[in-house]
Amino acid sequence: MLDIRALRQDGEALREALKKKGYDLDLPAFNALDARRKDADVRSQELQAQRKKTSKQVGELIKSGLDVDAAKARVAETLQEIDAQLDDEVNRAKAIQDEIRDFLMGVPNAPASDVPAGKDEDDNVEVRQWGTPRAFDFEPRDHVDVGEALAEGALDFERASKLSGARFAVMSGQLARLHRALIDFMLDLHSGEHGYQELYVPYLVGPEALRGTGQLPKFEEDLFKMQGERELYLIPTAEVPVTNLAAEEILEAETLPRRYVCHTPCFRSEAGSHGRDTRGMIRQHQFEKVELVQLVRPEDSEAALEALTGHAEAVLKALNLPYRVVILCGGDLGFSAAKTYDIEVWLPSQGRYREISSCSTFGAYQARRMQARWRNPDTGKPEPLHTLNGSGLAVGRALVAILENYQNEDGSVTVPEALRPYMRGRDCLR
RNA sequence: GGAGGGGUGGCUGAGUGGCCGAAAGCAGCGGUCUUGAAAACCGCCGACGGGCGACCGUCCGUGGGUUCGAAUCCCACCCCCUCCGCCA
Repeated sequence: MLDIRALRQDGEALREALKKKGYDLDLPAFNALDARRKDADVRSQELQAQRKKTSKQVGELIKSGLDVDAAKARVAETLQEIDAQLDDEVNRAKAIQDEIRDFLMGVPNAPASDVPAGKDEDDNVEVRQWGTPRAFDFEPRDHVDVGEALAEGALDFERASKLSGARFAVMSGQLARLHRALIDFMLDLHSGEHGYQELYVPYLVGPEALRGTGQLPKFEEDLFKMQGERELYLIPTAEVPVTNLAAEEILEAETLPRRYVCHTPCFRSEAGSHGRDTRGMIRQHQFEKVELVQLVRPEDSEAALEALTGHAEAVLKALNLPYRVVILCGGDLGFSAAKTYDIEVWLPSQGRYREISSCSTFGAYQARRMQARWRNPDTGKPEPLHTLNGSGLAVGRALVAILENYQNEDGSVTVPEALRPYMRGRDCLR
């Protein structure tokens, strides 16, 4: 949620900033709404104050010796006059406040000033590259061919679709093991080397949490919703439960920054991406991800984004997978994000880099939505903190990258050295 | 699923109809003392919204109700805890 005060004082600047995101902020509508709210607030508050004062008089009259009925009679007329308007005014004020809240919840975060202009992913700007794509002396196969050719039918989409339809995978044997090794390796790296605390969290969350991080109310169609009396959704990312840990809390300054690492499955309906990446496990309804989340003081969030992105990159470096980092242009930025770096890993079968991590700062936007605050020692007041997160990394796509980049001409796949301790020393899948 | 107990400020916890936005303690902030710190003592200290301000309003799990007046009484719902049953 944008800061309503900023919207009042400098709405034009925010409108300008949001243009970069391709969003047209209806400032006149907001201003009109806000003016109506102020009017309704003032009226209802006056009436409430009057009523309160009048009620108090009854108690005082009784105390001064009047009997109860006489005291009540004394104020009855005044109360009637007030009551004639009070309910209507209060309800009107509430309704307008709800309207403002709904309006604000639908407005995306403003991009940071250094976000490049642009319409879609073609306008993203490369920041750096790491590693050199391997030169193959044979024609590299894609991960589906590599995986399916391994012993034990290690990668199996057909039987997955028998169970659950398209966009699911079954893995078995050493490939399932490698998949799990990746998770363990990433968790160990971030908790051991980068100062993140490991978390285990629910995979089902209520709508409040999803509103907090920004998936709701606008993107319900991207989510899987449970059937049943309780309103629960499968999480699309660990960002949702982990960031919302701070919801409605006031954190003491010395407990910041908080760095959390959390492995969860992620569930996405992929509504609207029919036909995209239909082959293989690039785009699945269910995938594992190791997520990094940081809660920081506002003045630290810029540096934290650079650090967090570096932590995600460290995984690829350790696995010796070539990648590049791009900064998303305004048009490609997510709803809640102020600034995002995507990390893209090299996929030989596609001859290009594909997203494997997305590292974002949300500024105070999510914190305001979920009322996650910290106590600023300078002011003594609770203020919204800043939230960040990034994949470190998407496990399924990391597995894809390994299968493709580490494949050998004979169909085997070399196990990256960093993962061998997690594979009981095994150095090759066949 | 059955029985019982409970949700109050950053935290702990008192409060069963007006004097309660709410005791007390902890934490925090300011001060005295001290070379400095600790301890001790004194003072301040809930959140949110509105107003330049004096102030005003809302908030005691949520939503209704009773009442001139509700943290306090009634109803429904949500959540937590204990015991029993069932179960991974």
